[in-house]
Amino acid sequence: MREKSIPISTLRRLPVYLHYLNSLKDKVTNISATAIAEEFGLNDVQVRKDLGAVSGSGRPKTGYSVTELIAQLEAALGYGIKTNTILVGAGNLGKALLTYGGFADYGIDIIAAFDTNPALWGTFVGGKPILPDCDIEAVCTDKKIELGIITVPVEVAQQTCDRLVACGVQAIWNFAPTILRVPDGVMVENENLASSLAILCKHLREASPQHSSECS
Amino acid sequence: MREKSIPISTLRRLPVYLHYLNSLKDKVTNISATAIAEEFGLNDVQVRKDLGAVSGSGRPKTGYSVTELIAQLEAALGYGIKTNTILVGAGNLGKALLTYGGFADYGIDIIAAFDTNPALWGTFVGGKPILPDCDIEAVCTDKKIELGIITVPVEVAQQTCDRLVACGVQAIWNFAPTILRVPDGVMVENENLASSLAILCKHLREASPQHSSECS
DNA sequence: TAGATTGTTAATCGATTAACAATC
DNA sequence: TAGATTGTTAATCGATTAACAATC
Repeated sequence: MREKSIPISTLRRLPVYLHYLNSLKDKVTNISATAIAEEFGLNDVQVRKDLGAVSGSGRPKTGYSVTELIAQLEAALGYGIKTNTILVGAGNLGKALLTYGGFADYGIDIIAAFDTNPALWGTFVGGKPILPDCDIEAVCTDKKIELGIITVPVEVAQQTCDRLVACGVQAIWNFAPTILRVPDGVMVENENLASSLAILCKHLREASPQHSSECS
Repeated sequence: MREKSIPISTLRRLPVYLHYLNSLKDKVTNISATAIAEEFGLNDVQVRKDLGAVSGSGRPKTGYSVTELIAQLEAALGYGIKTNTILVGAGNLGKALLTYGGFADYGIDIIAAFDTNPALWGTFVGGKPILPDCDIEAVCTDKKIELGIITVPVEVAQQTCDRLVACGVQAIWNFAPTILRVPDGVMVENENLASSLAILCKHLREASPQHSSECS
């Protein structure tokens, strides 16, 4: 039996629901999809479909058990499963991600970071060692790295990606502002800050005529 | 006489094309949509439509003039127009963005950062002053801030957003892992790292080597 | 003319939303 | 029974892809 596969758009919302449910769990025992939709300004059918993809245990009139739903969301998202990870490119952004640390909550275990700058070799950022980039292959193979975080300059992003993929890395989190080519079976998630800014600035330029200044 | 509005999915790719064209401009004078598509592993019709949304000056057999296309992309993306910006929440991620600095290229001028922590008040990160968060309203109004970057903890993200919107901020770049409610006319771009990780980890768990037999 | 390339119109696909039936 | 809520089926919408005509 194949599991029903969860649409990507749904998957993006699940961590948001999960966080909200955790904040509720000491206060209420049940919650409706309608109430969750209200909280985030979403369509209620959308929330119901999202929850239906992981739960199926909602009950008419009462809604979902908060604790049960939390357990189901955590299972669906694979929380508690450790993912061996490396980061390549210890510039400002790379160092920030190493320092940030919030990823541990999601099972991300950053084994090491890599950089071409010898001045960084052997130093630690956020408790993670920075190693020479020529060691990437050895570490990936040895530690069975599954996820690679790319924070190198855009010019070398594709070749960095190729190296990781060649070592068996199946998922790439790309912060370089480019589109990476990868073989089938490898997933790339882009965090393209330039693209995000382009959209926001465009919005400001074209939708910006004066507005009603209503405040509460 | 409204300008043809550019689809968001297209807008996300334009900065990628622009960067590529800039890397080419000293080497070639013309380029085809097909060649760009090849470079990034995209469908050629998609690239042609994307370029058509900003250019319309492609010519059969020759393609597009690189310099002309660069100028048209920069105009469409509003490069060179300064966008007054503030950042709220000078934790690790906020500080990283302040230090990163790459945004200046896109016209983003971060006037100041804000935090609730008095120990940070009056300090500078990446050349930007960190001010008490109670000054947000004064600065937004005074400096006509258009874009707000939210890097506060998720628990206070919505109220931070509300404050910025109340001061006339029309575009929000949200790094908190939640969905923000905003009035019509305000755009939110989410950089939800938790969601990105969820997708990547899910891929690793279900696309693993052995595939179960298909269901009926 | 032949071939490469553009741009447009139509088909497909996935995500969102609306309508509605089922259930407690 | 009445009302709230679930879950499903159908309609809509936007983005991608395919087919094709136009052009240099």
